[in-house]
Amino acid sequence: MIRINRLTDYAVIVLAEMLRAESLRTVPQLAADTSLPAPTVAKLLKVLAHGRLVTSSRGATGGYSLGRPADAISVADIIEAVEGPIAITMCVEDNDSCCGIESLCSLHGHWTRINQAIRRALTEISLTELARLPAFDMDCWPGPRTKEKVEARKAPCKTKPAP
Amino acid sequence: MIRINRLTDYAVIVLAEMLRAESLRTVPQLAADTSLPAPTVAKLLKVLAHGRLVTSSRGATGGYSLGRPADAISVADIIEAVEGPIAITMCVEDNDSCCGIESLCSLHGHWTRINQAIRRALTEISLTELARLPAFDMDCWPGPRTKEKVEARKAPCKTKPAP
DNA sequence: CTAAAAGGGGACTAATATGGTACTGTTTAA
DNA sequence: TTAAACAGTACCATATTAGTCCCCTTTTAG
Repeated sequence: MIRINRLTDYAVIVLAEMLRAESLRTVPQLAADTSLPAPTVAKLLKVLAHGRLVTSSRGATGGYSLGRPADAISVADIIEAVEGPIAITMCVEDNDSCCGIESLCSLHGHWTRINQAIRRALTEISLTELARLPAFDMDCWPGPRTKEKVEARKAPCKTKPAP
Repeated sequence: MIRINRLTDYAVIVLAEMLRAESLRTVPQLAADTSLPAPTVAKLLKVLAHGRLVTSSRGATGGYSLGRPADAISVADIIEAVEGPIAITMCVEDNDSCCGIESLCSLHGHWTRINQAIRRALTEISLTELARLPAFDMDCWPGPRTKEKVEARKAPCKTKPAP
């Protein structure tokens, strides 16, 4: 599967929550409203602030708010902020230090076309559209993956016979 | 980044090679012609055969050949054969055993739209188009990642100061 | 009929990447 | 000046990946 990081998903959740009540929100607030662990939300917002998707106010009454109108935030923006440039990186990954000549590597050429197609698709979907969907169903959303939960879930569900 | 498995990239390489000289090819042949490790090529072809992208002939004069015209093989087909269904799996991953009710989970809803957009983009690119590009530049292509190579590459390139 | 060549199908293991956490500043309002 | 909130970095456990190896079945050549 093509997979997007869990963190990127979290980013969408947090941003959607920020859109729902547009005001200055603190990390503890957002963590509570999204049921995500506060440290993770904090880490995420730092990255999003770097990418200018949210703006931060420091100090005792500080917090975060959306950096621009939700219409101007695309899924591509979110993904790029959290995970870096959208690319199905293959041999390219090692090249930044070694061979680095992208234009010569036809292998890379294969995928740039595909990348462009994907990127276009992602650019056309805005945060507004995502947030338009109903609120998360917390009964379904399993929440963050912590040690205890993973352990707890192993027993009742996965009925693998022990080898 | 959105990332595709390295194996999927290998699959494209192998399939392109098979297209270039359409005939019955053995695993050792293909491995040699693509500079990929033979066990990996073998593993890959088994999976591709499962997905009906290649057909296999057994026995002493056996080998593999393309299962259908290259025009009828899309990037989406290749990815699905190697990595399973195209999906940006999020909370859904755990659900097959536990909560499993996709239609209720709006989180899932967020991404199905995106999945569809990506899938469409991938379906429109065929193996023929990929293979039309020039042959791989072997000087650039770093080859498979083996212990020795990884070790060897550490020294001259990454100039991290040892901590 | 036998042996060798080739695919089929797992299982195992090392390396990597990810996600989660903690700790230590720095800024700013009360 | 103190507390609350963001900033930055570094760390560890775990999950996933890719690569390899093993034994089995099928099929053809001799």
